[in-house]
Amino acid sequence: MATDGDDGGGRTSAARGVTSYAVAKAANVSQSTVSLVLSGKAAGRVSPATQALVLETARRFGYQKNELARVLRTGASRLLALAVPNVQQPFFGQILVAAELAAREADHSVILVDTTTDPGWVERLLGMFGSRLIAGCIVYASDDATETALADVRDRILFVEAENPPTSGIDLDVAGGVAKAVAHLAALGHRRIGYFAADYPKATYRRRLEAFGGEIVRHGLAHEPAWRAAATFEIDRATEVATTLLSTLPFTALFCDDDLLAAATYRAARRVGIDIPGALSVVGFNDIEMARMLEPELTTVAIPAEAVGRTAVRRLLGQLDTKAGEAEMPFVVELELRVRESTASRPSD
Amino acid sequence: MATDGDDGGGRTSAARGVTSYAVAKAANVSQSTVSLVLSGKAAGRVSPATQALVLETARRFGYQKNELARVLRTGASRLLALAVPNVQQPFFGQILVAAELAAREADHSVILVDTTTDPGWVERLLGMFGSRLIAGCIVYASDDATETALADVRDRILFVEAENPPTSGIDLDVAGGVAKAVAHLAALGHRRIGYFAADYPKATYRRRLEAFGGEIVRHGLAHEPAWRAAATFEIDRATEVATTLLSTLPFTALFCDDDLLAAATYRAARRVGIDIPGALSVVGFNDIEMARMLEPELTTVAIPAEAVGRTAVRRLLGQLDTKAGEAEMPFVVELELRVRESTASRPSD
DNA sequence: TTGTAGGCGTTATCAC
DNA sequence: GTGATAACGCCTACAA
Repeated sequence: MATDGDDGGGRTSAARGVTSYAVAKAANVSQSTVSLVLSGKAAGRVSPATQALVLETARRFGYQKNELARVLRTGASRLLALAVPNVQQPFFGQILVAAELAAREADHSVILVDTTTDPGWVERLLGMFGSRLIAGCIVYASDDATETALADVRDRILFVEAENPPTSGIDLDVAGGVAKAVAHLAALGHRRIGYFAADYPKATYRRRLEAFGGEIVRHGLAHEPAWRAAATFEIDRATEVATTLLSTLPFTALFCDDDLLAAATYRAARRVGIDIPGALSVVGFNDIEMARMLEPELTTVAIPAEAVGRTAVRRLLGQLDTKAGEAEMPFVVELELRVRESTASRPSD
Repeated sequence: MATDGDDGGGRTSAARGVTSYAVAKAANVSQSTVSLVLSGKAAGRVSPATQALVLETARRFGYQKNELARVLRTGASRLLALAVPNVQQPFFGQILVAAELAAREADHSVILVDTTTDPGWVERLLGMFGSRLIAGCIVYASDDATETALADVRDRILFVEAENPPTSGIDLDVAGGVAKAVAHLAALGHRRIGYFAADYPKATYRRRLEAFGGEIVRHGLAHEPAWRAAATFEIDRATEVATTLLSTLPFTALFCDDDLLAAATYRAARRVGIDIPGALSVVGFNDIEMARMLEPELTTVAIPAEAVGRTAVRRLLGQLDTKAGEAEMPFVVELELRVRESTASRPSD
């Protein structure tokens, strides 16, 4: 239908201050009747005729419930916060999108909180809870300190990849993912494997390294601290670090904590003249879109970001309208190894 | 600590329902005094001693203003919506982060609206405005239809890259960016240039193509419709399209509407055995992080996403507390050409 | 079946 | 200087 040519009779200017009271007056009923009807609680309480009248009048006026007033009265906000380390990382972008979509399906909206760039984010979150502005929050990759700081509101928070294996919430089977990657390399004949770590103090990275160590032993492979380096995701710096790491090349395969690090490894390999996967196999983590744009396409451990984001919202919503106390089992997401072109048989020495 | 048994002395459980009234009672003053003090409007109205007392008591109680009530009363929300086509695209991720940061600095929060995946986003937005839930909104890359649909609230919206050159808001000097790219290619000796278009009906892409056509003429270069193809950003499909486009290679340089398309071009070039930049120079658009991870690093037109996001929020905020009517001049953001390794001199034919 | 009244927690306007 | 008191717009007993 046309835009809306709100000239003639009943105005239709949706925007400003059409209150339920105004609708009531126009329909010649009481405000509470309007409320009843528009909240769908008029079943058998308001006559069909009146209901129709109210509905029609509301429509004509372009009536919009004032969400603020509703929440103030009921305490049931339809806003969710999503606290993630860094939305700029493509991976979290995916999470965000999926979360937003799931939230929307449940008629909620998402407020973004960036935990990396905002030192006071915990305060802000607490404030939002205190105001009843938000109903709940998803916190991604929290550490111990924030978890205790958020203790008061923990039943309205869903933790994903928390520092401690969460009692509820969502956790990733990081160990399983790493195991698949190492098994893949072992099957290709690699015996000496290096490790390019993400230089962030997050539990998930610690777990990856631990799992890696375990798998190395399990498969009877070799790994030494000297075959290890760490860098943040800043591309130039990461490339430098990788260059150093690759300069002597005592290993034939490299496990990277993140696809971005793998990308830096590619750059370094080009500089140093190392062929991937001819002389060096590379495995990444996350499977961001870029993984397939690298040459050769990157073999990587995929976190199903979309599923994580969606599940997180659904479970949070469930947890919110459950009577607190009955902690749900944590949901463990399986990781998948996507084998592409960056891994090949061990070069004959 | 226990759940919260707010009985005896002053508890500190921040989370739940510490009202200004409770603080007032504890401090032995009236609720309005508390409000005055905590709103910073106590200058010369409340004695310093009382002020200190109130402040201290509030702190002890972990008092948090109820944002909902405040907004309901004042009508001044501190929530902003950000409506962008696709947060999953790295470019918009950058915008989002910058916007969130700028908003936070002004003590606001950002709600995300994805205009691509949510067909009803305009309704939702209107609803948020009607509820007074949000104070304003940034709309990225809107089209005519949505602009008229949002007419009622347009003074609370800041448009970025709108369909029509906006009367206020933010616009990009797309033509300037394209001009730089074409000039660069011309200077390298290229005379025949192809075009890989983004297959989305957005004004910005139309403008890029138009500007491209203009520059081709201006420099006396050659371009033909047959040297043009369009694709969405889905990588496999884009690669196919690029492969076809490159199969005959009647041109020596290719302008891409987006870095992602350039990446697809790289993949296609590899398949077909075309060397970049030896046989083909490639120019991208956006300068997302990936641009530097491609080999060779991509020459591309950079949109200063961070500046755009930040400026958008600042101007929106300015516009919001300005008396409507005095339309500000649109802010034009200059684009920059980042010359890297994907462009080289025209191959001798 | 419908209407009245009270309150959610603030801010703002007045009296005192 | 400080404190009642009235909105803001809605929901919900309870009364009619």
